[in-house]
Amino acid sequence: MIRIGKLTDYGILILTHMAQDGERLFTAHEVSHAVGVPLPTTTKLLKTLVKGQLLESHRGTKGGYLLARNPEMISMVDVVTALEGPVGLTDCGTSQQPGECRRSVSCAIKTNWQRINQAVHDALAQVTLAEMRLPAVHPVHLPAPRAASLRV
Amino acid sequence: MIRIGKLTDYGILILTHMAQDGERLFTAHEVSHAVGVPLPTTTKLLKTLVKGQLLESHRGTKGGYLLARNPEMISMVDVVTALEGPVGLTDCGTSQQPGECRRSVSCAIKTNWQRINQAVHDALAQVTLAEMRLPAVHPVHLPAPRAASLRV
DNA sequence: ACAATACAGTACTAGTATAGTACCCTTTCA
DNA sequence: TGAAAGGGTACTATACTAGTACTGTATTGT
Repeated sequence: MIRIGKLTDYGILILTHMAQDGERLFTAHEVSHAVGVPLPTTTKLLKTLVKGQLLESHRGTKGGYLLARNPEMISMVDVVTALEGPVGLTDCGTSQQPGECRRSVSCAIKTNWQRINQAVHDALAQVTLAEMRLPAVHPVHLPAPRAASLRV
Repeated sequence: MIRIGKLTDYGILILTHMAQDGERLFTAHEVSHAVGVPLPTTTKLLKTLVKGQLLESHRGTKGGYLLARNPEMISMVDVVTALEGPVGLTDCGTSQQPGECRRSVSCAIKTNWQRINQAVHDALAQVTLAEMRLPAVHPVHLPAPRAASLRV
C-alpha cells in the first residue's frame, strides 16, 4: 500500500482543526488536546508547519499558532510537501542527482514514473484544507479523476 | 515523500524484463541475474506475483515463470496492489473495518481522502506494463491493443 | 523408480526509517 | 522579572521493510 506517514495524517488533522477558525491563535497545548495527539509530537509538527510556511507563530505569553493564509489557499500538496518533502512515488521523479539510475532498464521506466508522480501531485493539489472539512456529500469538484492529469 | 517500497520497484523491473518476451518461461535464477536483484529476494517477489495472479508458474525441471496475461493488460495498480496491498495514501480509504476512525474530525475528512486515493488509483491504472518499457521520448503510443490475442 | 531441477511456503534476522521524547534556549507580556 | 509560550536540536525506541534460510512439493528426463 502506498501511504503517507502517521505524522502527516496528524498534521492534516491539526490544520483541519485550526481551519475551523482561521483567524484565531491556537496554543500548542490547545491543539494537542483538541486533536488527541501528544503534546511533544504536536509541537514538533507545528514547528515543521511553520517552516513550511503553512502556519505563523507568535511567541510570548499570549502566543500561539495560526494559519498563514486562508484554508482555501492551502492544498494537500502543500501539507504533504511540508511534512514529507517533495511528493512522489519513487525517487526517480524527485531526486536531483544525475547518477541515480544505475540499471539501464529502470531508466527506460523513468519518465513514466514521472507522469504518474505528476498525476498524484495534481490529485493532491486539487483538494484544499477548506474542502477537507466539508461534509461527505458536498461534491468537491475533483475533475473526474482520470487521464486529465496524465497528458499522454 | 509518498513512496512505494523498494520491493515493488524491483517487482516492476522484473515484470518489465519478462514483458520483453511475454510468451517465454523465465527461471527465477535467470530473472535474478538479468535484473540484478539477489536470488532469494527475486524468488520471494515472483511468488508474491503469482499469488497476485500477474504471473503463472510451472514446476519441475523445465519450470519457470511467465506473464499471466499480455503486458498491455497489466497495469501499475495491479502490480502495486499485488505487492503492497490496496492502493491508497491512508488507511482511511482502504480499510474495511467500520470502527476505524476514532476521531470525529478525521471522519469528516474521510471521503475526501477516498477521492484522492481514487485519483491516485486511476493514475496508476493508466500505465500498463507494455508502456513502461517504451523508450522515454516516444509519447507512449500503444500499437492498438490486439484484443485478438487476449487470453483472459 | 530415482535424481536433478525448479517452484511453494514459512519462519527468522537485520537494518533502517519513522515516531515519539527530552532538554535547553529565546521571546513576550503582565 | 518570572511565567507562559514557541524554537531548536539531539536522542531513544519501536515498527516496518528488506533480505535470508530452510524445508517441502511438483515435474521431467534417464
